[in-house]
Amino acid sequence: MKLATWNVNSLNVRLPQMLDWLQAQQPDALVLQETKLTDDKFPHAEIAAAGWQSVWFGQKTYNGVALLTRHGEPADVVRNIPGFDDQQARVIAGTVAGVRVVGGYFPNGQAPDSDKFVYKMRWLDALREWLKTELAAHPQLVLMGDFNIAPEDRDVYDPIAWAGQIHCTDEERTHFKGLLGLGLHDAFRLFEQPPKSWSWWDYRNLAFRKNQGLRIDHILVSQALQPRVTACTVDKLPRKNERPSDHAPVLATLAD
DNA sequence: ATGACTCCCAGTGGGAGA
Repeated sequence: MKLATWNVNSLNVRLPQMLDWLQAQQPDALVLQETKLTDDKFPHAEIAAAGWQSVWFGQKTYNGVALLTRHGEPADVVRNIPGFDDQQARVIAGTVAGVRVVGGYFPNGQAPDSDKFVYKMRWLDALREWLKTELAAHPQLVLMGDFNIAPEDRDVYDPIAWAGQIHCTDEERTHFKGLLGLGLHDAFRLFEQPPKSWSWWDYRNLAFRKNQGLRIDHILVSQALQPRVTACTVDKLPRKNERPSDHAPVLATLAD
């Protein structure tokens, strides 16, 4: 089973290359972030014609998430964090082939002294509380998406410059460790990886060409799922497209 | 460098992203 997450930074712009990528990679489940589409504009028919079912949850201009599956509609679909009043479309979850898939577009946070950072902390608190019950109900669970957190200094191209900056603060990293504390494992770090592996590169300043990026898109697997994980990689190829998203997809493979 | 690029909604500029 192949699982993937991709922040497409506008599905309207990225739809053709996402369809190409689906064809090439054949994921069983793909979660998308930053679709930036209201629900009436979601291109489910085009995606269905390519062979994937979708469930989606969006809003105008910002955010927006979706879950695409290869073999049938996901079951028990949840949109956003139950009990957490949120105006922003950031979470979609569903059960796919016995695996609970939770896709998230975590808040950016903008700056550590901003209101948006306060919202990010509240959102992370709510996510962790909800995941406790999700894990109890679904031991085979994967949490994946754009976390907007670089968990460690080795996930940052210039940790000195980024020290204390958004995505790298102690508070955000403590929250990431809190998710691991639920029994989740960072699939990427289950394997030996090339140094300077990132999932996001700034559009500006030739950052991709210079490989100046952050690893902020993650796939976390539950204790029960961890023994099944055989690989986890970042696919940099779509970032080389003429008109790329600033994020690359991250993939994990599970044994059947 | 309060930048750089891209996307969106707007409407010849500004917010947000990370």
